[in-house]
Parts: sequence; structure tokens; C-alpha cells
Amino acid sequence: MPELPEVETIRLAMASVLPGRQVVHTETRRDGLRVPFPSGLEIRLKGRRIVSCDRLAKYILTHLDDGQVLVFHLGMSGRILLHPANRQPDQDRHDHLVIGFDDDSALIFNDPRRFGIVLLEQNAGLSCIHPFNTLGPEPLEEDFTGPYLAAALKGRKTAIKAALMDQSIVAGLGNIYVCEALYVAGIDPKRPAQEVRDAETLVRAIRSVLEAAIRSGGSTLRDYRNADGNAGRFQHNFSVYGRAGKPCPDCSCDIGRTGGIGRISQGGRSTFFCPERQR
DNA sequence: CTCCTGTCCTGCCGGC
DNA sequence: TGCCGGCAGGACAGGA
Repeated sequence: MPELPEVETIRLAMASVLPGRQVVHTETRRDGLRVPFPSGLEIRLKGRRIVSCDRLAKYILTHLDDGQVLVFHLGMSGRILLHPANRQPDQDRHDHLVIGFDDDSALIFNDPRRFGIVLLEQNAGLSCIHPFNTLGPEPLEEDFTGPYLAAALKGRKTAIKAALMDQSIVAGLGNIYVCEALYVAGIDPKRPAQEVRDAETLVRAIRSVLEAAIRSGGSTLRDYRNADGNAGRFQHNFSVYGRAGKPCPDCSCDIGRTGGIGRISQGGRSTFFCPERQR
């Protein structure tokens, strides 16, 4: 799914057009996705205006003018599509939620695998309720520092790969960007978290990978699209993800000897890494 | 607590 | 061509 850079790309598109729009119509085409859609969703959204669109980890927070927040999580395959006014959107069998606005435009939540989540909460106290009360710091915010990460990893025997996937340690990373960040930092994904010596370098690697990905509009694998229907470009900049057997882009190791980028399975997910560069 | 595995669901790809 | 197993960007529950 969309990890932080993809979610941020979608949020930016939403924030550029949605504020000021008033909900006139909400249609749910099934009971829910991972969890049931909020009860009374249609009536609670009707007449509300969108104030702003924020992001928290991989969640999109759509603030409404009455203090409610419409929350989207895209799961593995979720998409948010923004349809301009006066254009009839093509129907798709995985369009599960459609929100129509006063200018005749629409927001469509499409999700083939239905791992996505839609919540409607009160903004006040949002950070005190699940799942927001379990999230660690945002990787691009100031409180995500070397000392913080070192403390968070202390005593953890689990592999650094798994630790960085843990949203309570740092919120927003997924399989792709963990692989890429560990490559940039030169850290073996199998290394026990407590044995990572230079957390500061890892923090900087995470930041630089995420920032570069956001600048590229995220990554497109298979069919991820941003809210305008466009593909991201960062997949062309992957150093290791999906590149098993290919040469490491930034080390002089002999591919004939090393076999190039390696692929292993950790916690049931593929990990890609350079066995020469990452120790 | 930490950690590890299984599970939710559909679609796509490669192999036979 | 068609069928089938394996795998996929996430996050949780439950048990050791």
C-alpha cells in the first residue's frame, strides 16, 4: 500500500481542491471495508464543509466545519480519486464510498482488497483514541531524532527491519521505504534493533528517502495512483526494493561474487538489501 | 512486555 | 488457453 510518501501525495491533492466544498451526498456501496463504515455516515456528513486535509502517519484526516474528522486509511490497495465537476466518473466495482460535493465534484474511495479503513471521529481528543494513541513520532517531524530512536530500539532483539515497520516506534514507514532507508544507512536488515549503533544516521536516511519520494509523487507499483489518477515516479529511484539479483547502485561489489541485491523473507514480507554495503 | 504467526481480501503473475 | 500457487504497499489479534 501506500506508505507515507504516497499518502502525503494524495493528501496534497486533496488539500488543494477540497477545502470549502460542501457535502451534499454520500453513498456507501457495501457495509464497510476492514471495519464497518461509521454508522450514520451519510447523515453526519450531509451539509458539512471541508476545512482542511491533514496527514497523520498513513492516515488522511479530513477536517469538517463542525469538529468532525473523516479519516481514511488506504490499507494495501486503497485509492482516493477526486473527480472534477461536470464529469461523470467511470464506475468501478471497487468504488466502495462516494462523497458528492456542492459543485458536483466527487471523492471516491476505491479499494480492491478492502483493507482500507474509513472512520468519522471528533477532532477533539483524536490523539487519545485508537489507533492514533499508539502511533510513534512522524519521521519528518522534529521529535524523531537519533536519541529518540536509539532509546526506542534499546533492548529490542527483533530485527531492525521489523522494528522500523512497527508504527509505534516510527509512524508511516512500510516495506518499501524501510528497505530503502536501511540501504541508505548501510544497515543489515537482519541486525537486531538493539545492536544498531548509529541511530542518527538511520534517522537521516529515513528522512532523506521519504523526502525524495514525496518530491517524486510517491512510488507506483502495479496500479497505485495519486488522487489525480497519475502514477508516482519514485519507483525508478529504488536502490534495492524489487531489484533482487541486480547490481547495487552505489557500491563497487562484484556482482559475480555477491549475486547483487539480495532478497530474504522477514515476518512473511520480502526484504531487499545489498549484502556488501549493509552490515 | 516482546515477539512471532496467522488472517483479513482480491488481483496479478509466472509456471505448468 | 486455462488453472493454480504464491505473492503483494498494512495492521491487528492471539498465543508463546
